[in-house]
Amino acid sequence: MPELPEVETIAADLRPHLVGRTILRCELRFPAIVRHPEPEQFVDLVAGLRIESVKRRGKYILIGLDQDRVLVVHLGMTGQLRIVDPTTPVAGHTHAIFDLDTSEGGLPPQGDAPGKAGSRRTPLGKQLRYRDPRRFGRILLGTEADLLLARVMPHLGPEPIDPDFSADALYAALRRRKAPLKAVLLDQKALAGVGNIYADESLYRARLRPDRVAQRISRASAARLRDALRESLELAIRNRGSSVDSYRDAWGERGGQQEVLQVYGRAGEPCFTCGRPLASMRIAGRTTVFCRHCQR
DNA sequence: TTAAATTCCTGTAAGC
DNA sequence: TGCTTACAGGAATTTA
Repeated sequence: MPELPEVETIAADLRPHLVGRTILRCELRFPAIVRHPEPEQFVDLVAGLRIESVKRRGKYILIGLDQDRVLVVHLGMTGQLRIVDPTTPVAGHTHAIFDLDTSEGGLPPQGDAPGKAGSRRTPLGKQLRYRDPRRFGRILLGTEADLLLARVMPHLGPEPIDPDFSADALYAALRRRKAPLKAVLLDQKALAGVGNIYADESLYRARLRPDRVAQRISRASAARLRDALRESLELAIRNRGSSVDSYRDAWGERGGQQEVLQVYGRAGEPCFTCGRPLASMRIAGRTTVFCRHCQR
């Protein structure tokens, strides 16, 4: 499932192939995947806009367009964004297809001139396709302010890999909450980008029990957790993310981080530190794996 | 106000 | 072998 490292990988892969191109048209095969504005309006508005940037914020991919608009994509559980040749057969569960102009060509592959129906110029540009079997993902379009105002995008917390994200900031965030430590890590308004995999991995690395009440964490523990979050996430980015489920990068390739995960998905298997079997419990509705001996 | 439970959705795997 | 059932979970929404 795409979390911060997976989304970062996809955004970095897409960036050089999207920036400078213009979205010629959009086909929605499953219109409900667009949550803002109405799907009909969405396809009208997005056509003709030029891509100026590709960024990540939390688990969101922000595709900056001209006229201050942002095309926002959240991959949910099983969302995939890929750049493909238009002749590639459309995979099942493909919900949106964006036709992009070819940056070399000059002339767009499909003109607006009437009376020229069916005349497809070559070379064709590429297509950006959104596929999402479980349909937990979403696509939005608007200015950032509009999207926050419309409450289709939350006010996200700080980025855990931001150099300015301090131990004190994390400590202050934890002090405000009586929920279990892990529940706070998963809360995107407290901290942006952490999901089930990296919450478990970071807590293991920081040697902290996931069910500890966040409020009762010491400043020293918070500092350890801040470092653990940063290390877990940056290692995963270097490994191009975890393909534990259906995650694939912009080229359809698997990441490598699943090979080195310490606890996620390893309930009952031996702890790499002490050798005792890893425990499992449910916190905030999520399966949580940890070591009773190494995490206190 | 905060926290927990519920809901959405389908592919996968376990169980009979 | 083939069917049914449970499970996976991000985040909006609802309930407590």
